[in-house]
Amino acid sequence: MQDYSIGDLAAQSGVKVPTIRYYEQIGLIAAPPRTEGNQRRYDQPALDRLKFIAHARDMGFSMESLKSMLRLAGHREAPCADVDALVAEHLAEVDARIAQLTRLRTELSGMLSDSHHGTVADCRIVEVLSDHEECGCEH
Amino acid sequence: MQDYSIGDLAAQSGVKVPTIRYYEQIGLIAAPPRTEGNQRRYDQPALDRLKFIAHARDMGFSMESLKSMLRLAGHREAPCADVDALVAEHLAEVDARIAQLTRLRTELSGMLSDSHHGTVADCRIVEVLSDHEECGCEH
DNA sequence: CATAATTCCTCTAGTCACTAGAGGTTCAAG
DNA sequence: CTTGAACCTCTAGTGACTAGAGGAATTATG
Repeated sequence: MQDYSIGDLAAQSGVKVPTIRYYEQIGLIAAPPRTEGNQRRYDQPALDRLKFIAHARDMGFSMESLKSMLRLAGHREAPCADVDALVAEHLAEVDARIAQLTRLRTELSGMLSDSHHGTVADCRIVEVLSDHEECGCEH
Repeated sequence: MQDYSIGDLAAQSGVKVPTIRYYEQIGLIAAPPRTEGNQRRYDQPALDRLKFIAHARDMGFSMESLKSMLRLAGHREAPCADVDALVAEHLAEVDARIAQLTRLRTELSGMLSDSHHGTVADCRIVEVLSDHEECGCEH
């Protein structure tokens, strides 16, 4: 059961050193034991927990959700439905965002195919962006 | 050509009053004319511009991209190729975002379908998120 | 027209999730 | 045992807002 310095932990988890200290400060991870010289020493579970955090963060979970999940993960007898709910909630968010972006994609690619005629003044995107704005800048 | 107070603008655009002032401060929107009593009065193009900003922000565009698009919209005689390039760039961004979210969606829905209605202890979601972590905490 | 309610003004400071830097201490390689 | 990398705490800065104080202007009502 070797232990890790904060730098080792950062290297293993992909979470930067100051961010690890920040997570400790806000109570997302526990304060680890220190050496005689006051340096942090982490064990394997601490690393796993940090990896969990990093992964969930990458997946776009909010800090709020993260905290909920960590709290739940710490209570092995808690009903799985609670975690399900969190994931389902996030899934719904993701679905909504995908739908939104797909609509935008259609709009953008339509603009691209329409905009091959001369200057910006003729482009549909400019119409969309500035509508009937009479350009105030001089050129 | 009626004009709007900042409150009207907020109501019409869905962007909050302090946020509008903030946008002006960082140069995202132009400082509008003022009344005798120093209150901002906006016109229709200003409202359109703000609506666009709100829309693009909702779509997840960065402020950077927003600024590019708005800058472009102000140069009506710029060659259309510039528009193409910018729109294509944003299209690529959108595509990447959709791809990323789709991968995430797969992962999330996989978690949901795999998890059974037991307790957190045997919930696959927690396993997936903690990357095969064997929970080391005590309870 | 007067007054009251509402909206507006500027300014400072707070939020979140970090990131950067100063100034100093400890650890590990040679 | 020395040196240099990594560590420590602390403060302050970032982006994109949001909240509040204290006061002036505008609008609605009597």
